[in-house]
Amino acid sequence: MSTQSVVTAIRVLEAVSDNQPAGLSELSRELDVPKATVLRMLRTLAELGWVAQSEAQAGKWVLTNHAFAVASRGSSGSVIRDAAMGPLNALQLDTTETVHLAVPDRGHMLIIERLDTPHVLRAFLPLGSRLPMHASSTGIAYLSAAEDKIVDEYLAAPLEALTPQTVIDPAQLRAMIGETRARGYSINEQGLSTGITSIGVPLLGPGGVAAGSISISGPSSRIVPAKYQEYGEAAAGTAREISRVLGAFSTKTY
Amino acid sequence: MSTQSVVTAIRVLEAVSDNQPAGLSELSRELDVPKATVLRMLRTLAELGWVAQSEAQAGKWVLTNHAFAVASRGSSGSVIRDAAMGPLNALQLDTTETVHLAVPDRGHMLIIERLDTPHVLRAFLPLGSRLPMHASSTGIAYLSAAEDKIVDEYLAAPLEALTPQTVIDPAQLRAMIGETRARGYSINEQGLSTGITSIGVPLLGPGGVAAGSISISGPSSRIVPAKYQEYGEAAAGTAREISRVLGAFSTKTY
DNA sequence: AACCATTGGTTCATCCAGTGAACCGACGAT
DNA sequence: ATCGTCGGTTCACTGGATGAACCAATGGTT
Repeated sequence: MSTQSVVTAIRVLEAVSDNQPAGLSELSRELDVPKATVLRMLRTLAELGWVAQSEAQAGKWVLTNHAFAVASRGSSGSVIRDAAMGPLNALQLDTTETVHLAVPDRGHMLIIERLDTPHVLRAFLPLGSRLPMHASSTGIAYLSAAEDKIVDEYLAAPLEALTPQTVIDPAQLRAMIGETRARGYSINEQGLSTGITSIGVPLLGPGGVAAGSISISGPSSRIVPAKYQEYGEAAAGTAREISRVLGAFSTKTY
Repeated sequence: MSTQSVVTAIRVLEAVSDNQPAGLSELSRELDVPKATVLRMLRTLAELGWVAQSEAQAGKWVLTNHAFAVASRGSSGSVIRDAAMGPLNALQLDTTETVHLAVPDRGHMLIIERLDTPHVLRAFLPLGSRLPMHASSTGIAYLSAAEDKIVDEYLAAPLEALTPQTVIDPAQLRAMIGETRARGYSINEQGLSTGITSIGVPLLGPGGVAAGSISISGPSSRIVPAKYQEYGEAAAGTAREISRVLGAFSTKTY
């Protein structure tokens, strides 16, 4: 609508992020924007310190960590994180397994924090990982608390399987979401990564709106069915605490 | 120089990031850009999903976590992280203290990864934290391996004290950097946060250029002087391993 | 209760910054 | 020797970006 050069610049930025190290022609083709324009954007973004020419491969462009630094202070990021870190820390100490804090972003769950297990056998996700909602316990947990519209839209899009165990059938996913709602926590057995099981619980923000989720993850050899209930309830208690701080149960409405 | 609307947009974005929830007039004043322009930028960025109106306070603008998602895939971020995680994991298990991975960003150290201690008494930094170089072991470690020009420039700017123990005297900091260079690791006793001591070691990238640093941190009650050498040498070994993977010692030059 | 200084947000004539087709030299594969 | 691709450059044209002046609304002072 307006400021189209800014739109182009951001599109270039996102394309670079997706194609890491990205070539000029490649970007031009993908975005359907003339090379000259793409290059101008890249140069401008480079001046600002958001992208740089790859040192390994000249002519290839990559994001800088300055981009990361600026964006780290994401709003819901820090608000939720501030509320979550204390309770999450306690949960990690209780369970001794890795716990994750995730927020939704365009059909994915974005991992914004992690507290890890002391066990030698560790399975964790890098900060900033984006997980498909249907393939993660955090995603199913989030969907279980989200508005129907969000669930419908998500399930309408084609779903990808990450492992042989990933559930991609919408009907089956709806059933899982229902179970999660009833039980209070979601269970993902190797749907994200083979050998990893995880338990998720949604977080609610002001007005009871789904704001994100937390999870307990570990090797399937350690997170066995006999522990599901214990971990699920522990996580649910932690989530309630965080949601309260976020104002989920506040009566004040303004 | 060119594409100034893009420059303005990014400046607006960074200003929002710094002022979290930021008002229109406030941004306009700070950036010295007319309100109309700032607003147009905000609207455009909002369309793209990078900023949004705060739900709590109408008219205030905040970053979304989409911004975070895009920027998380920072180049040096993942290259360094990939190289570092294995050795860092081993270091954490060896020492049982919290270890951090940090990269430089405009006078700060940016924490891009963390592995936690199993101890109940924990001291950790949120991922994405930005620490002043002079107040962190990672910062001093980085500076000890950086080019003189970088050190000179950093020390020329005014330095802020975060605790009563923070060293802000340039001469003293130079001495610390020298010691770090000689010894192989830096020590920060409560300069960042009261009660926290940490040991840092620089990481070298291709061509031996300082690329970041790692650190071991914990409560000053546990990280006592008697352990400095042990931890320092352990971290130095880990750093050497990571630097090798990054190509610091490669003879190939292209 | 009139006043003033803010706030977020809007309008629109002016003009310069952004656009993109066509171009270049370099490299690799055939 | 030829082709296709790469990253990068040029430049005339024009439509998108600019910013001073303008609202209406809020809240603190007197």
